Amino acid sequence: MDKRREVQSSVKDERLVEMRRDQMIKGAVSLFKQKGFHRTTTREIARASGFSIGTLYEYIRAKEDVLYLVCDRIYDEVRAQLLAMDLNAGTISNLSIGIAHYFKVVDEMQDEVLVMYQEAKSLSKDALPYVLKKELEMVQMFETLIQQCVEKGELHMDPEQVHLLAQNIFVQGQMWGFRRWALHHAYTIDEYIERQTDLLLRGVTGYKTVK
Amino acid sequence: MDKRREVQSSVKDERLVEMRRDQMIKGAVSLFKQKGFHRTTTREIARASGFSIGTLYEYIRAKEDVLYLVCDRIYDEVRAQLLAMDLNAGTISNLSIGIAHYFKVVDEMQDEVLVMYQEAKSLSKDALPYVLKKELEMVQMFETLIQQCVEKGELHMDPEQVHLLAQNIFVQGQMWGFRRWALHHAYTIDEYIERQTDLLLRGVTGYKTVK
Amino acid sequence: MDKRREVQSSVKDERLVEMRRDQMIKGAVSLFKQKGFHRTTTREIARASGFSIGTLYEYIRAKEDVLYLVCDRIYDEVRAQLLAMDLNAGTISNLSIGIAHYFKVVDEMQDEVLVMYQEAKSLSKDALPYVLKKELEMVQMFETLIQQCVEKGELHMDPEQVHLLAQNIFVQGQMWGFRRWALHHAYTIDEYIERQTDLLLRGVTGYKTVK
Amino acid sequence: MDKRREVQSSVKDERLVEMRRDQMIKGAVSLFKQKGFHRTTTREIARASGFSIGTLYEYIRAKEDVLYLVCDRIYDEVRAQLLAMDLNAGTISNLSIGIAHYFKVVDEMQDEVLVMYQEAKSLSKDALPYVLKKELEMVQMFETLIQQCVEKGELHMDPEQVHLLAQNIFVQGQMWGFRRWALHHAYTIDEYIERQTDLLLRGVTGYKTVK
DNA sequence: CATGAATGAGCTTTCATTCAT
DNA sequence: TATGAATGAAAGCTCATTCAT
Repeated sequence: MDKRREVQSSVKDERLVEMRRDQMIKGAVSLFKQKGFHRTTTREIARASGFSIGTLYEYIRAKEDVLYLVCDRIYDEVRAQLLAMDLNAGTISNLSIGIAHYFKVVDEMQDEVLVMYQEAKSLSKDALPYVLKKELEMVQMFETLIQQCVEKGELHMDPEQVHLLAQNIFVQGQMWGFRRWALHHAYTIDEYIERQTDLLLRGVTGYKTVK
Repeated sequence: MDKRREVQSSVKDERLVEMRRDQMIKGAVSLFKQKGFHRTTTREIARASGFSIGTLYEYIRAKEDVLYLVCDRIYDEVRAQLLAMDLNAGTISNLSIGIAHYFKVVDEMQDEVLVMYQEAKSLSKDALPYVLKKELEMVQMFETLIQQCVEKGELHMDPEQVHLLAQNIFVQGQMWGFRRWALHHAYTIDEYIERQTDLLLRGVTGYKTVK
Repeated sequence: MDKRREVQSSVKDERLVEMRRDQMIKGAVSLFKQKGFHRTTTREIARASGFSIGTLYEYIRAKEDVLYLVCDRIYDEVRAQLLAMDLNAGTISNLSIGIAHYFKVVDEMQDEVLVMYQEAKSLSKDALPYVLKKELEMVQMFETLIQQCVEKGELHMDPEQVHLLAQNIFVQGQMWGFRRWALHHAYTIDEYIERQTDLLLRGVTGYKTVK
Repeated sequence: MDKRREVQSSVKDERLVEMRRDQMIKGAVSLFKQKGFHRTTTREIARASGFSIGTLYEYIRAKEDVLYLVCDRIYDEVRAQLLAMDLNAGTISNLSIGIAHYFKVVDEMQDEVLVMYQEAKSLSKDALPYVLKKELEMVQMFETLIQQCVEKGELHMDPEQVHLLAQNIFVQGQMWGFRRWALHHAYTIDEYIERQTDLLLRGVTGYKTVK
């Protein structure tokens, strides 16, 4: 189920590996955010992680592994936050709570989401599918949420529209991160949530545009 | 109006500069598409452009200039295509024609749009604003289109929603390029246009969901 | 007599040192055979020896010590095998038995001989003489064997020729190892022995060319 | 016929390539002689060649190419010197002149021969055959020389012995290089030639051991 | 004694950029 | 204007060696 691409480490102690990778991901995110993956050197990653270049390479095999670990971790965290919602009622109200929650998560993890969003494409053909699979899972959460509304008769949509709507929601969340320059000066995150929900659910019976 | 960041060239003959840069952009786009900006070398760009590395540097000052020229050009082309629409009527019908047209353009220039979309962030702090400004102009075209519908009473939205809707349309167009892996196997471009327009204009009086 | 260059070890228990070094030499020979001294890492040597890198360094001071131990050991083994012959009669027949025996030994220890032959030059200026001294001793065995034939009147040679002949025999033994690619497809070891003995002893009174 | 493994160069000018490679080979030989291939760095090779590390890599693709070029060149030079002899008469006298000539060549190119002899094994599986093929050609020159004596009735040997004798001669030439430590203090090159020829041709009718 | 995580000097290689021709 | 040989800073990565546990 949780088929994860293993990143080889020559260190045996699992706890240590976990700890070092935490440091590494933390350091790397802050660097990738500033200068992108390609302009960040392995030495910088090592320094930002608090250990030497030699030690860095005890925990990864190649620079790209850092990127994979970063992307993998970010998805896991975002997903964990979403799963914590546990919304099943299948009401419009629950759907909009779900959207709001997701947008909040994206807002809180802005840097991470931005990094992942912009750098994931630099992953090798080998690692990319693992990350895309996780993304798909998240989109599917929204799909389920919407589908339940359809089943309860609160929304009228065919499956294709449900699928596309889920993707739109997902992308609009990321958008808050990758189009900061165009959005953040115009809206607070709460305003953004309100407006987008408004546009997404316009014309839905029983949904009231917030005045 | 057309405040363009000049890329310095040591060659004086304007015609020649134009011609060489055309070659350069053409070559670079196809390379960036394959391997991204950072993994493409200046030698490769020169070769793909049909001249030597020395000549390449007669027309640019640094590698980044190529990226800027590429982004700049792509925006210009997309914008030119949009301007060619010349829609002013301010009806819902015209708006959806505008959206369809933009999506078609994005579909036709998929590679270019993807390149620009993914690599623009590698532009220096210096060049980025010029590109973002062009993007803004394009968003504003949609804003105008929507605003006209509002003014004619065909749509009911406050200015903030208009602004956001315009951005959503713009991003959904790019989405067709940057989420190919998730969209192209599910929809043709025409289906995508139909579905997205559907979702964007749901609940708009007088708009009929396509059966 | 057996002036051996001591390789420092921080472990005091002599038995243990002996045992560990046996493991180490065995592991190292098989690695050096495959990839040569320089391309073999200390970690690989440790792993092939059945202990950790830390432990390896309890029994040596530097990587080069491993090479020295390997070379030293191989010479000792070859020499032990030669000494086991115990030929003193001073007849041509005995000489050719000696040659045949040496060639057989070289054949059986092909890998080891090849390793030592190819890698000994990587020994430091410090260690080399000890290995060369052992080599000299082996050459001298042949010298003695030949000299005895001369003394018994079975061979007519001046001392210089005796010395050179001994070296030729020695090198022709190694040749079976280091020129496998040119020899092994043309001769079996027995044929090689026969032919070489033939060439070495041509024209010696009382020596009959086989066949 | 002269199937040579091409070493890729990004420099087009053939004359320049030739010249730079001459410098490179010269510099590399002197370094390899002192410290061996593995202990010599590419920067050292560049410096010894009189150009920068960047320039070095304009003329090779990888460090190993330098080794290949060195080996290839040395064989070519030795072979050229041997071919210059042009001995066809098929007399014992000519054979021994040939041997003497070869030994002299080896003596003059001692460093080069030693380098090639000790480092050739570090060539990749890819390049090795090309070098071995050249070696084989040189052995065959001696084979031909001997064979002609056999055909003229000056020597009595079967083909297998001819083949082996040729190899022995070849190896004994190299031996003068790789066993300096054991030979040079005992003989001058002329003495070495005399003694070895003596041993090689003992018992050959009409051949007089030099007193 | 044994372990293996940590270190960092140093390696090979790349590539944007320059400049003499 | 056009060329491409030359440059060297800087990158990713390795590995012999140490030392706290």
